[in-house]
Amino acid sequence: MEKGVEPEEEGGGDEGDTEAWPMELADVGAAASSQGVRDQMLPTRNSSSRVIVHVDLDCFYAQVEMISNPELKDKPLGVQQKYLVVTCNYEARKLGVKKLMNVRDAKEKCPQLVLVNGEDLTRYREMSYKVTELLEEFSPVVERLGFDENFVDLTEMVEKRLQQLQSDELSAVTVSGHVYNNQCIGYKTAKCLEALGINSVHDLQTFSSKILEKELGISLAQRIQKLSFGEDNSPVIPSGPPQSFSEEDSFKKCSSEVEAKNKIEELLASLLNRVCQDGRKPHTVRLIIRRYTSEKHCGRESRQCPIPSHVIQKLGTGNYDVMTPMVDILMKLFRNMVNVKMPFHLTLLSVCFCNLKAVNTAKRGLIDYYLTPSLSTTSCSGKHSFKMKDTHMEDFP
DNA sequence: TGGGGTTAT
DNA sequence: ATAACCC
Repeated sequence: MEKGVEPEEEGGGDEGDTEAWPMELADVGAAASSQGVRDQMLPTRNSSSRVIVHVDLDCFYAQVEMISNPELKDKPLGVQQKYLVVTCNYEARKLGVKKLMNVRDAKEKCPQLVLVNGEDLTRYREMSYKVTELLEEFSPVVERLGFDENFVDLTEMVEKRLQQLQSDELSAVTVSGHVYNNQCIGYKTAKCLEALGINSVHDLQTFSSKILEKELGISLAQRIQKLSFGEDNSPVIPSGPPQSFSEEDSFKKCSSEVEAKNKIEELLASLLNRVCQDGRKPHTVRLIIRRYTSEKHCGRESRQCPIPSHVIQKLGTGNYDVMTPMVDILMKLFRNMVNVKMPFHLTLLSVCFCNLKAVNTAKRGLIDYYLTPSLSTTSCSGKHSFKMKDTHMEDFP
């Protein structure tokens, strides 16, 4: 721990991830938000030196699959979502398979490729939080980025260790830092900078701050310009529990209300189980759609509304009573967005629970507790959990 | 291009 | 509610 700044978690040797300087312009955009570049990359003047570990798991989904089925370990393995290979193991990479490759192309490159379906993220999500929890044992200050990256602020821990060392041992300690080779697609920002004639990190370093602030807004401008000098003082913000839960499904075509309702019920059933296990209660629901269009970059639309309090009460009790009112709410949101009297063509549906609030047990007295039947009689685990087709209201007390 | 997430406006 | 960003 005294030396390296970037331990690989699990996953074996990676491609050299530490290409230092100069950064490509596109990387700056990514870094601006990802905070992939921290203050360790260059000797900076103003940053108190911190020790921040970036744990970036490679081909995470593939590794989860190999753990749950060791027979896959020595085979080229891809994780498939719809017709995409979203990630793959090293065996597959050796044979030419890339992330986000078409299943067709991947099979063509590598006919022996074994594919597992990774559309259900449940196990990946669970493993992801196990990793975060493990890191939180070192320091509670862990920031998640996606399912497979974590930033850990170890400054305090390191300072404590250093204090314990004798002075002769201390002189032997060296600390070195890295720059991360971030992927491209801070897409919009990069396009903006390009339009301003900024094509390299040096261009960005020397560009007028005032003009940049006018073009990009003061916040983004100052951030990326600092980044261009290798300064990133942004704190590691502990992520804590998630702010939202969502489930989505994409498809070629959904063009009837009944179809949509069925999909929504499916998404909802999974979500209710997740909410149940979390323990907190969402106070807002959102429905998101994507309409078929020849090509519009990121055309999603959404409608949201507060969840009525009587529905919130029943949430998380493993009780089917919530299914019907929630579907009703979601279908109202649906009809608010989609004129069902006209032909329509959707390619994605997503349901999101957000505005999560802790259930305040202190505020809720014992009497209240016992007067809410669902609270003391049912739970979300085991046989009461949601199944779609074959359970009816009568099954529950 | 999937199936998620976050923050800012 | 949307848009941008991240993986």
